[in-house]
Amino acid sequence: MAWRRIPSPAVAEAYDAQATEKKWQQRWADEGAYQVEAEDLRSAYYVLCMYPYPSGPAHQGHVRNYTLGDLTVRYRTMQGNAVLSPIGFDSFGLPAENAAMAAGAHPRAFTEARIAELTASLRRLGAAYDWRRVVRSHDPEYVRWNQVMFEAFLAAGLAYRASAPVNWCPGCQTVLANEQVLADGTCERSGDLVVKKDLEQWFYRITAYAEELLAGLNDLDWPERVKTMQRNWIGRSEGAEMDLVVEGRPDLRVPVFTTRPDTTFGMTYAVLAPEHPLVGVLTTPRQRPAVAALAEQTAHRSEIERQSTEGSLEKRGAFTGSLVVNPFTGGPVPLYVADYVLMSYGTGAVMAVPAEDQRDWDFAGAHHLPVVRTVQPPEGWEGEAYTGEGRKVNSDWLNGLDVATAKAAAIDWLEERGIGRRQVNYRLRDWLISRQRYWGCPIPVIHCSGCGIVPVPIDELPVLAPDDVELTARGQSPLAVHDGFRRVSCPRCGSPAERETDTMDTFVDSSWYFLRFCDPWATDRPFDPRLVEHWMPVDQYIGGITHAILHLLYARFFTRALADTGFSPPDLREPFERLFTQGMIRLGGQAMSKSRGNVVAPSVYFETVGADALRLFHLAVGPPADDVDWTSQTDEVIEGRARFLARVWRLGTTDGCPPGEAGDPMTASAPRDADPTDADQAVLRASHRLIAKVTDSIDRWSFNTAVAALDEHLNSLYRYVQAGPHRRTLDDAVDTLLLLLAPMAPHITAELWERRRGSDVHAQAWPKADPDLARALTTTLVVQVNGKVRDRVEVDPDIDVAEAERLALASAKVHELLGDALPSRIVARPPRLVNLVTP
RNA sequence: GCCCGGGUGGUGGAAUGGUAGACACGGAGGCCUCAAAAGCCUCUGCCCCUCGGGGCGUGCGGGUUCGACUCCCGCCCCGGGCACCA
Repeated sequence: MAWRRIPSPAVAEAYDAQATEKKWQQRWADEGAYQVEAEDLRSAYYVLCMYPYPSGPAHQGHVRNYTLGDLTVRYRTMQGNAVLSPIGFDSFGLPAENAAMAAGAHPRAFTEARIAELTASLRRLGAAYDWRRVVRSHDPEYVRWNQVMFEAFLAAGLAYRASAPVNWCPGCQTVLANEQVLADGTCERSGDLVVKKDLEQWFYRITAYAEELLAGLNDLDWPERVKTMQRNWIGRSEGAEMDLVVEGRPDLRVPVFTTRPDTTFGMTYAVLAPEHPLVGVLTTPRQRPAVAALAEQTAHRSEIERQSTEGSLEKRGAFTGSLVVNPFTGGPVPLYVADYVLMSYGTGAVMAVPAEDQRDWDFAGAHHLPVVRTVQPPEGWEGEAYTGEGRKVNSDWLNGLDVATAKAAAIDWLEERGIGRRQVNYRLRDWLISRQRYWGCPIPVIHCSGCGIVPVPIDELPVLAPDDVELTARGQSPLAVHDGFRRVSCPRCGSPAERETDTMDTFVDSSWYFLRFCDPWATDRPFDPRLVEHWMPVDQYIGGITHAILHLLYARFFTRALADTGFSPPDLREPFERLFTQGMIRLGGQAMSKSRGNVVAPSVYFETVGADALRLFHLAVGPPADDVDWTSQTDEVIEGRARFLARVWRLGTTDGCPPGEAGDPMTASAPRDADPTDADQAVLRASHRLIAKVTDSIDRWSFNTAVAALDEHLNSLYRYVQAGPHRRTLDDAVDTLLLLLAPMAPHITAELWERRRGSDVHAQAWPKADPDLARALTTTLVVQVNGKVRDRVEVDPDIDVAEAERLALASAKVHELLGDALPSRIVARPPRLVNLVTP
């Protein structure tokens, strides 16, 4: 084949990613692309990426997240949906407060500058959003609706104030988040030993929805591991609660919770949490020093220390001097105090059955307490506590039963006598939302000595934190020492009162932003329930696995609470229909993060290869759920994506001629207009197979294989171009390639489509594969002998079993191997394989 | 300790019980060029070979199957989550 020179003006110009991307980003901004209304007649589809915390320009994790989201938005739009694609900023939070302190700026100014940076990066990535809908959690309107919801929850009993143990740093005179307490139990800032202290705090009653939050998981199209994490977090356990009578004090009862009421005959002692209210009453004078020492030691221990299994159990428990009665045997058993029993779970007291609980076994050993087995361990059992199945023994009227039957019988027995009842317990605790911080949404209540807790009247909302505060590293929240903010008169009685100075956990802000996106313009309520009804639930939610528990659980709770308080439609229970959790970007074995300082900024690539190439890299590098290691090879891989785009550009502008001056040697043959040949028909068929493959890959979130299919197709089109292509066939094939590539590389495809067709590629319908054309003309029949591949034959894809067998037996290779012997069995799976089995 | 993931060439990965290694990066050779860059073409799992081909090969050991990266059982290693929850 002789290369032909293609005359000017087909001389190629090199692809200019900078200019092209800038042009289209400007146009999308000017046109308000991807703005959508509820009135849109197309079917509604809601795509949402977890709104970012604005910490500065986008990092690679953002790029990955928003590339996945943008692909979904553009793909769904081409599929014919009216796609809601909003963006916002999780703009309250401690990091801004700390950074503002260090920089001497106000958190608002600091945060808004970071939002501007992040916004610029998102636009530079070419991500499509309805920018009119931007929500920022520090906006006064957002604060206002947060506070309105708080008051509604308060009225509905879903918000309450209670005393709760918190991490208190005596040096800083403030409450610390768990994350701020170091592993050795000291404050990360002052180095002082952090203590547990009871303080009045605000809670949201998430436990009211424990059962529904658990049951609702079953119907969600979420990653199984995320659902498992939520199930474990909710931690439902079924069992019984029963009252233990104190020996010699028939007026006192110690309620205990157990998941194994069947083992009660084996209860040889009982244990109270050191904070248990009955400890004082039940400790005898002689035992008081030991019990007091234990309580003191527990209070000063960090959570981590206390939960460690290190350290001798003798020193972690003490006898109270009192005895309680085992209700099943009627016999007295000693009552202990131990730090491994937590006041916050169950009743803060347990019955101990060392034979069927390893922790009780260990404690019993350390304190020389008896062990009575109530389940017969299997033959040859050499372990200690036995928690498995078996027949009941040493259990009087339960003897011989299996564990499940005995459980039910034991509970019935307790209920008949009125000393116990069936009980379900949850590990889930109510959500402590109070933060002694400045940069957050103020909790809108006033404390009046006469009236108690009085909500700020709705028409006075929002309560906004004053700007004239001094943010210092030490001491209380600046709000608590700001008299202008704190001192108010009671809205009810008018007497001097104090304003609440705690702010809300920022997870409150992120628990309903997706609802506000449906109607960000509402001024008389947080959102119009009809608009929420139209768009919700989110059809596809995309974000990091780091939010698998807290954010997703809180948002699920909030959605239900808002439905039940009349803000949103009553049947809207689940906010996120489908969830995708993307993998992390790692550098040097660690998650890339600004705080660690191991980031490779996207801006470098925006300025060189462009956003399309970087987006393609993130899609092609591997399954989107997997982590990505950023290595010394990564830049070369990204350049490979830019090379791919340059080839697309050349194919789309000059039928594949290389860039350069007129007169350069061409590698392509000039297209023909004559009737299509078989080779042309093959290209048409390949295009339809490509459509089917890419569509299927995208639907399965297998973007890396979708990109691979496009690579493969482009390579084959280059071979086709050199062999002398057919004008119309080539143009159609290139158009198909551009359509399929458009959601992944939106700029270059928009530019090429405009030049070739004069219209907007993103407004085109997603191509459909013609099943007849997508079917291959021939397929490779593999001939195996005893499972080993010995020959390959090109066959019609529709051949039957008999024909497949005939072709296999006709193979010269098979004759060579088998000689005259006949196979004892032939397994034919036309058109893919025939396996000849010899004895 | 418990619960999830995962282990495939030099590298990232592909293969929904049916040709293991698609595609890409890297590497080798060639074309073009005064030269280079760019571009284009060919090869690239390991071992053996008479260059026809043959053997081995998806962490390890078993099993099911005509056939296993894929399913089952038991281990090893790596990553993550939870961790005294009664």
